[in-house]
Formats: sequence, structure tokens, C-alpha cells
Amino acid sequence: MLTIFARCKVHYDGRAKSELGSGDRVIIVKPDGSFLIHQSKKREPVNWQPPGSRVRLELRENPVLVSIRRKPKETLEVELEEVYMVSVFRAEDYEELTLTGSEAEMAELIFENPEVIEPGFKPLFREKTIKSGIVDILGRDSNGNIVVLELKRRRAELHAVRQLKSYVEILKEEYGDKVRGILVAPSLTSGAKRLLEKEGLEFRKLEPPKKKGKTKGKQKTLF
Amino acid sequence: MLTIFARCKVHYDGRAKSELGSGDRVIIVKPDGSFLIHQSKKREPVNWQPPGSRVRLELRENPVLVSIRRKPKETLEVELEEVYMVSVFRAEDYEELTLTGSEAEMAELIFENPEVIEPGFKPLFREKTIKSGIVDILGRDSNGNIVVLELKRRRAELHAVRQLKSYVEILKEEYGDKVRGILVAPSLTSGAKRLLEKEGLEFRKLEPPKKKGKTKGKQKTLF
DNA sequence: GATTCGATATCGAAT
DNA sequence: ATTCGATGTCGAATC
Repeated sequence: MLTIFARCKVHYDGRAKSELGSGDRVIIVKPDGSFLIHQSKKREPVNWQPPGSRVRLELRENPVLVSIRRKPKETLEVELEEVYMVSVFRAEDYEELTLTGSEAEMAELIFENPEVIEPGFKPLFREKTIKSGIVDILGRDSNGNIVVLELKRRRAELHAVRQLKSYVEILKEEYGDKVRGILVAPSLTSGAKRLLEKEGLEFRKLEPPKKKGKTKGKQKTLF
Repeated sequence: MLTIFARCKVHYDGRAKSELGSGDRVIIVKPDGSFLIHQSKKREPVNWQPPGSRVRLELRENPVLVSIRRKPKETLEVELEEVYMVSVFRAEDYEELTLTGSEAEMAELIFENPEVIEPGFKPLFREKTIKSGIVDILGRDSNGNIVVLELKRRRAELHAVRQLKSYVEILKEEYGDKVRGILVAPSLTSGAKRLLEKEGLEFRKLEPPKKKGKTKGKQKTLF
């Protein structure tokens, strides 16, 4: 990883186009082509290039770091006006993040413990592709209804209700009114609740589980 | 800005929970509280803390950087096993990014030049709040129909069609069938096209404009 | 503070 | 390569 502290100007052209006037920033270039320019505020880089980009140093009036991505064509140019520090760090890292509390784990919980939805609920499919879209969980209730679950790991917003409503409508075209839609999340925004109730959809409160032993993320094998 | 190269372990608990085993990473702490941990791949930090977090150094068996955020309560701990470099950079930066090619500029273009949608189109409202959601542009056509525009700066996906469909349905409840919905974007995915046509919604091809003189982003005032 | 939605979103999975 | 949806999304604008 290459790290540079410098006063620079930045020019970007690609999916959008931007300019950034002269100022001090931290620049990081990763071996996979990722390119980050950080100002002294915010979590997000002010400019960047994603992995797979190619970088080179051009010597014009000032030295210029040029990073190019193909497909989509994107160019990032960093004009180095004053370089305060350059550093190369050969980082050795064989570990991957393990994360728990995700939507995927909510789904696992429901398959292992379907009664958290309701007595008699039978989950049948996970990530089931339908005519338009992909349903989180598709199952049946004790009355033989088809049940669509839309899961959210955090407070569900309008967006989630629109998803659920769309899936239910599509399945109703095929299976008639014996289709129920249930939004499964820790809570609902006011707007989500309003639309959900208007559309005759349901809500089940469920928190994403935080497992004790680590979970997602490829576990390193011993050999 | 504080930059550290170190071999470290990372523990996070908050909205979710994660563990990252020992390895070499670049750590950046910004004066606004932003905290970034970068591995040698990807654009995204493997762990982070957003602006407003408070950081301190604790001396346990190893030195540990602890960053805490309130609301939601989130804790990030970086156990420093071996520190290769520590550097402080007093970055002076008064510039902000100016960006062009955004959805906001598509909207401006349509208000200044409504015929890019169709002859006789009259845009009336921008970001208009309705019963459930916020419509990008609300206007009328030459036949007195109400027209809902959903704008996307890039290829529109199913998500965008669901938004548009939801807005049109809500407005039809109030205004009857004299409501049209038009998705405005450079292109459509196959799935978006299918749902759009099934629902009797329309598509207008429009690229986000890239202005010559810079555009968005507060322009610096002279004094 | 809550809600809604855009983003040069990024990322991964499935087709 | 395209499509689709999650994300500890982040961030801004509005209410």
C-alpha cells in the first residue's frame, strides 16, 4: 500500500465528473488498484477509484497520479503540488472479517425456528426468484396460504414495504388471494407502518441475532 | 489526521458485531472522529467509525485504540500488536468538491427544457411529498394528465420501477386514471423493462448532463 | 431526531 | 457480463 500526504488538486471524469481545488489530503493506493483520497472530514473519500483500476505517475509541470478504470471508463487525476510524505507499506494480512447480526442470520434463525414468525409457519425457499425480483423467504402458513417474508436487519423503511408489496402482487397473479406478506424487522418507520397497513400487509418484530462464536466470512481452514 | 501502520486485531460491537484476526492494516483517525481501518484490498474500510465518534488510547497488555459512538452505541477496539509507523498530518484544506452529472442536474434540465420529456410537458413540483414517499418531479401533460417522473442518473433497475409504480398508485387513488408514470434514465435493465411494461408505465431515455463550469457543492465565497 | 432517498454508491451472489 | 438486493451502508435535505 502506497500512502502519500500531499497538497493536491483532483480531477475526475467517468460516471460523473468532479473537480477539487488545492488542499492537503491523504492519498492511498492499494495493490488491487483501489485508490482513495481523504480530506480531514467524513468517513467517505472525497474522490476514489474502485479495485481493478490501473495507476501511473506522469511527470508534467507537477507530478500527476493518473488512475484509469475501463468499463466504465473513468479517469482520476491527482495533481501533486507539494508532497509532504510518501510511504510504502508491505501489509501482510491473511485474515477476513467475521460478522454477525446480518439479514442472512435472521433468515437462518427463521429456518431453524419458524415459530418466531408464527405457529405452524413452514419456510420453503430462500432468495427465491419470481417474475420480477427475489423474495427473501417464501413459505406456507397453517391455513395453506403462501407467505412472503421480507427481512430487514434494521428499522424498516418505505423501501422495504414497496419490495414486499411488489412480491405479494406478483404472487397473487399466480396464486390468487391466498398470499400473505409479512415484513420482518426490529421496527418500522411511521411511513412504512402507514403503507403496510393500507396494503393489508403484516409485521413481525424480530431482531437480527448476534451469535457468540463468529459467523459469516469464510472461516480460515486449519491447513 | 493520524495515520498508523500496524499489525492489529479489531473488535466491533454495535449495530452488528465483528471480529478481525491479526494482520497488517492502515489506520486513519480524522479530527472529526471518523475512524478507518483499511486492508490491502477493496475501496471500503474493513472496519470504521463515522464522524462524531470519540477515540482514546488504552494501555492494556497491548495498546488499544478505542473509538466510541453514542446513538447508536457502537464500540470499535483496535488492539495494536506491532506498530510500524505513526504519523500526524496537519492537513489544511478549504476546498469542497464540485460535481456534475447528478440526478439533481437531470431535474434542473427537465425544468429548463421540459420538451426533453415530451412536447407540452409542464413540470410543476420537485421532490413533492405525497401520502407515502417523495416524487422526483410532478407535472402535467398536454392532455391534462398528471405525470409522475422518477429520475435515475444511471441504468434504472427494478427498484426504480417499484418506486414509480408506488407513486402512481397513490396518486391514482386521489386523481383517478389520469395519472401517468414515466421512468427517466439513460437505460433500463431487462427486469425493469418487463415490470415497467406490465404496469403500463413509460420510459424516456435521458443522460445526466455534465456541465462545463463546475456545478454542485457549495461554491467558495470570496470572503 | 425521524424519515426519505441519492450515490461516481460498493460488494457479493446468482444467472 | 448483467441483474438484483444488502450494507454496521453514508450523507444530505426535509419535516
